Amino acid sequence: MKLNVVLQGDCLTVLDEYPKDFFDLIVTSPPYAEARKHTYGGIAPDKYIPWFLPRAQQFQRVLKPEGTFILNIKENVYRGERLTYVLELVLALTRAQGWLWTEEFIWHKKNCIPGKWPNRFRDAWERLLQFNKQRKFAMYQDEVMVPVGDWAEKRFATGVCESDRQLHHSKTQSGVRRRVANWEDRKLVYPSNVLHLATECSNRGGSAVFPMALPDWFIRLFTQPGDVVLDPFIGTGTTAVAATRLERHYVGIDILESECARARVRIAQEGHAMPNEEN
Amino acid sequence: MKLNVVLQGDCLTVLDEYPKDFFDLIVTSPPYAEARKHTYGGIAPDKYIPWFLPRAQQFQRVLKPEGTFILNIKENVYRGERLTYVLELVLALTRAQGWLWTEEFIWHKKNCIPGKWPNRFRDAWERLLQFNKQRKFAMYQDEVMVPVGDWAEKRFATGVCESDRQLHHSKTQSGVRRRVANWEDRKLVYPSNVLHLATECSNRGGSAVFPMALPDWFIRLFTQPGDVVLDPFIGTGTTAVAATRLERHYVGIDILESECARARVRIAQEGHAMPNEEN
DNA sequence: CTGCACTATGAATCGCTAA
DNA sequence: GTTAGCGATTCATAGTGCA
Repeated sequence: MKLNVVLQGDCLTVLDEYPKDFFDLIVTSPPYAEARKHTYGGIAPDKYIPWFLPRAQQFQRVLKPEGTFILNIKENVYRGERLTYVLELVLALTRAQGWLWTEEFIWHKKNCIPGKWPNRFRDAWERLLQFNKQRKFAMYQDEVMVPVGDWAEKRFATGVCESDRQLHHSKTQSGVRRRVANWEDRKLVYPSNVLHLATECSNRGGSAVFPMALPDWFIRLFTQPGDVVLDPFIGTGTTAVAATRLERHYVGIDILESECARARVRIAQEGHAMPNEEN
Repeated sequence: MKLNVVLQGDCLTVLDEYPKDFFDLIVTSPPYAEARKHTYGGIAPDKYIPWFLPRAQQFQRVLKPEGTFILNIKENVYRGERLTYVLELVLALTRAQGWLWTEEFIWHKKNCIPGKWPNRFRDAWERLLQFNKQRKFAMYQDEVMVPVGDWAEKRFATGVCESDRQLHHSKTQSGVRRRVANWEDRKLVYPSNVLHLATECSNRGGSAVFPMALPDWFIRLFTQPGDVVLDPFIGTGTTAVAATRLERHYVGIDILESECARARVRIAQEGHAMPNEEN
């Protein structure tokens, strides 16, 4: 039961070494169905759920009750149709294993793969599915706050106007109310569930298409320094590097020794290159 | 069997008046489960699919073979969990009725409703599900090309709603242009499957749930002038107005006479207000 | 006609309390 | 037990009017 290691093997069995309720966060981008046949051998769409479920069961065992499981996935197109295995997976995880499907974040890929097809535009987004074991889970929202939009600067340049000082009610009975003056001294606001990130185009041949900012964001949001992050499909080690930079512990697993080796090299370089520093 | 009308009634039966293979595009935003109880009754999540499927069957009958069906929907949260009925609906439409699930566009709501909760951020996106009857369908990609954005800001900060220029038609779409070609000498590119639009916030009367730019975009993408667009849940008439401006025919249906009346008024005003105009 | 100030609006969600 | 109602929380945008 080691920390800060990249272990070669199938996470299904490798995780047996770890006790239950051990990890604070699981964030991963598993091989997609039919995709990357050359590295992982490819899992047929109709085999995907039976393949994934036993592993998800392990994840549930080793995840702390207040921990979070983030799954990055996007169904691909086959014969002009989006495959439905991701939708089925969400239903299976909730129904067969009792996971709570808490949220679906959207990762908007700002520089997505160029290309043109007669009946389809470029695919510029992926799903980031959040699952939890219970309704109450650890979340540190203040760690991911962003600067308030530039509307506020203009708005309050001349002080707060009359209307902004009053409490406005929405006409529909949704109960939305707001007092704009509340933002007068606010520098930071909370983000939404849409993430705007560019993809990193650095690594070729590897299976990680995860930009560093993605695990970074979720690690900051769902863990504290000293917590333990698991990536059961570590690929080139992006999650491990992000965790290290943020002073969290990590455990990475990959079935391919070649990927594990690359990840270890990258993590080691990281340690030499810059002892602390994020960004 | 009339064109350019708003019909009061349940689309399930009203559509009997129309022949099969009649409409070129169906674009609609049905009442979501448990939402808008004060206007529509509100449909329980577990009743949603049996409610929707027979109507979808009608849509399939009246849609042309090369036509497209666009469904705007988003599941809400109940007891800390996202409801799964939308996922189940997609599966039901493909499995039980043979619809092809061709694409899922994301509507990124740049000005989503504010709010703060201990375990959740603001919901800033909705689904735009595309279904077709066959693999080959009509699509006019050149009609929705956009000038290439200045991707100057490559900010790594996540969650920032920097206004991506992409598909950002300001105004009330009063100046909808069909010929984009004469748009300065900037390079035009095809958009992606992520649409960045603000909800409309006019300060007179209730505002439309659907921003005009949404039906506008899909009507341009999937139809030609003279084609026929159906919105079986027309609401305040946004789809009809968009179709009229683009010189397409429309048929709108709504179960509430009050909504039909509002839609007819709005469409009539449109006809008087601006005969053509390119802005 | 352009720019600036100001106003209006929203398919929300959670926790608590009352019935 | 379970549900229904209400208060509390919170941004970013488009339209209008006026200088």
